[in-house]
Amino acid sequence: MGDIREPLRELTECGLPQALEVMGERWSFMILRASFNGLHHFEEFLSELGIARNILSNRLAKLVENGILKRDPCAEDKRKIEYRLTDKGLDLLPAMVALRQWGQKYGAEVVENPVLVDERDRLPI
Amino acid sequence: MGDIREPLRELTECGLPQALEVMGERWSFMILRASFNGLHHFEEFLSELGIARNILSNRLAKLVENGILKRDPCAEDKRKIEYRLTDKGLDLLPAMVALRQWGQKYGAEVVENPVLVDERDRLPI
DNA sequence: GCAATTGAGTTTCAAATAGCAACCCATTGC
DNA sequence: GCAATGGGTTGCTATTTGAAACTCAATTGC
Repeated sequence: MGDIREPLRELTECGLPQALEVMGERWSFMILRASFNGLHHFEEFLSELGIARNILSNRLAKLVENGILKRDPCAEDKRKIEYRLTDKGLDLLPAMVALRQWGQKYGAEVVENPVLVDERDRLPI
Repeated sequence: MGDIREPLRELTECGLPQALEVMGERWSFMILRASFNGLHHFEEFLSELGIARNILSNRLAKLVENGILKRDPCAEDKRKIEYRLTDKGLDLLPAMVALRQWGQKYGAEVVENPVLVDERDRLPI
């Protein structure tokens, strides 16, 4: 092997920034979850998630553009569009499950505890 | 077991929203990765991540508030603060790894390719 | 011992993004 | 034909992000 050591390569070719570019936006994972839960249509996502119309429109477009969902006009009702997970989208299941399990494990800890701290050293008074 | 069926409970007590509340913000996962990579100080995060000062300050405070990092003033140099992962933070490793692997698998596909495909079979025209 | 530097922030202001409400327009149901 | 439905877009406000300058205590250099 060459000179380049692991730590450097690790930082450079880490997949995290790429993953976050797509999935790091505010509603992406919630839309993904809804997709995994069997929702396929705009109005379904809209009422399920409580997201704003224009944002949903934008997020769906980006997910499609990034190959996570595919957008198929319905044959039998030409008003409807079907959004379905691609293989790339389905491959996000492990990440979503991991996040979800973590959230479930620590869910209740909202830790809005109003412990006063000293202005200088940030330690509890 | 009671009447409540899985789908309903699933949506209600899904850990995803809780997880996203903390980790869904723009730089949270990158800061986490840096922490896993052994960075502990404000200026280290700053130069490693290329994040703005005020945002880093804010994100670190939120991660601390949510119990993912802990904030310890250094004993030997009282200017310095050590940010370290808590157990709760360490438990995010699987989620981070999953995201990262996905990103690595599909990383190069920016899919800004203007190749036209047939609507039916998706093959290039 | 004191000026310069470092570490960890805060403030100020501009730009980008999210969110709400209203509007648009091609189907469809009746 | 007319109202309703599905999937958007537009216009405007509110929140977030970001760059750059400022603060201020602790520590170095000399």
